[in-house]
Amino acid sequence: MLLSRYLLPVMKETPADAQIVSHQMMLRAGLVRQTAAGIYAWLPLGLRVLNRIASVVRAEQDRAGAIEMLMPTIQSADLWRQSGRFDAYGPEMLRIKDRGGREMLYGPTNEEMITAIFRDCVKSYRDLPRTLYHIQWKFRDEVRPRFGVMRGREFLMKDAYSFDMDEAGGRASYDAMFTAYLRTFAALGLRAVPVRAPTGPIGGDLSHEFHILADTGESEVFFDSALDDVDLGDPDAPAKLRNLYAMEAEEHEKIADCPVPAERLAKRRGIEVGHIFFFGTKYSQAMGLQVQAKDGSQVTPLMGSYGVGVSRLMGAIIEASHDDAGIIWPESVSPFDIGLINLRVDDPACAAAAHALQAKLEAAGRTVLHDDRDARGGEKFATMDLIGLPWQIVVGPKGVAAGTVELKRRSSGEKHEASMESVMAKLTA
RNA sequence: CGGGGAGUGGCGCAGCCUGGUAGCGCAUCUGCUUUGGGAGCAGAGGGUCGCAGGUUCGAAUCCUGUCUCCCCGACCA
Repeated sequence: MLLSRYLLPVMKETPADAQIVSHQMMLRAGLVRQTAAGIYAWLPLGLRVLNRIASVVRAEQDRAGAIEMLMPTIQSADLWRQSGRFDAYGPEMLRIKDRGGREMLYGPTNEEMITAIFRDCVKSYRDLPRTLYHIQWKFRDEVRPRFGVMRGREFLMKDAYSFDMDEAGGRASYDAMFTAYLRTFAALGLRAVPVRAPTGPIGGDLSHEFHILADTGESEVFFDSALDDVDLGDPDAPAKLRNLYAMEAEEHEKIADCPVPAERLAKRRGIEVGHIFFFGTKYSQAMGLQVQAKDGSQVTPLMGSYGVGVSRLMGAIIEASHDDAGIIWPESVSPFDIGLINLRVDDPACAAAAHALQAKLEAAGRTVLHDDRDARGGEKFATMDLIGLPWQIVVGPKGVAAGTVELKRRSSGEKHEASMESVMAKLTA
């Protein structure tokens, strides 16, 4: 991709409305544009990141055996009356009427809809267990949107729903998602702490929130510092993590005797990026979902639901990975693999070398943002650092004369001169 | 929803108190000089000052209403 033909409105100055670093950088790096309180347009570069985050989430859902589908954003109020939530949900739900005066809503979540669909499609125990998910826009009319996409009103969310014949099956479905979540956040370059969440009337340990630790997090988390030592590559990691203490401040304070010795109790701020819970027959019962069991009886399936804030993750990733110059994308979500800077667009040798490198890298399957603008070096370096692509290749007249380019690693800042061939080899390995 | 703040060109701001027909920096466009970490000089374009009423010879400025956005707190992927 040639930057001269792209849309990348970077800003040198920080917009006054943005308070936290991820919001500031998303605006400055030309990823998003606010269109109303808590509602954002995704500019080309931001959309690429959003799609890549969704891809990582999708890959781990698929690996865990969940099945992708897509439900609409607009739902009928009737559906929500079946569960009783149309009246219970409160002003957070955006209610609208169609031309016929029918009550509709912009979905804040999809339990009712998936339960109704499953109810109408599935009649036999043979079709269970199943876990279905979709990645779709949601709307919650937050009292106070803030922190950019971290607490927007419109947001992209992956929500999955499991259906099982019995408690043991439900627990297995839950465990599979728990593991999938650990893998997902690790693949995004994040370390997430699973925090036990209140389960309401069901009890047990079947609800967890996943928090990314960051000073700008909205919640306060207490946890056993032994969590830091758990190797996520270890197959027993999920079990180990679930046995270690971790609670949100509000819950922690209710506990008389904390099971963690004071010297091991860590307190950090966290960004909630995922929440999973098992709620049994709450919706299946209300919506009349029943399947016939092997013995001919009618059974009400047990359900769980599993959310990941896809758009929120973009903010969380930036909070966790940036420096003074800008964003540092993990390779798994970076909008492009490589930023290619031509320092002298007017120099035929430089232009030829830069275009050749771009072509070769793209032919090898790497995505490249080639800064071929007629601008000075300093501006190009600053732009590249701001948008945070993992690798930068700098093509300049001195290097080209000597047959070399400069390769820079964004995360460490280290750079060195190397032949074009060796840079190609390194980046396409 | 309570408390506070702000709306002036794409971004950051000044002007408002003490009304006289809009200004600065960045960005943008043109030309020349430059070219390895956000260049210099010269010139140019772009704003019904959130909106609606009112006061006045005259309103960005004063008055009233209204909309929007931001911050702090209580609530949430």
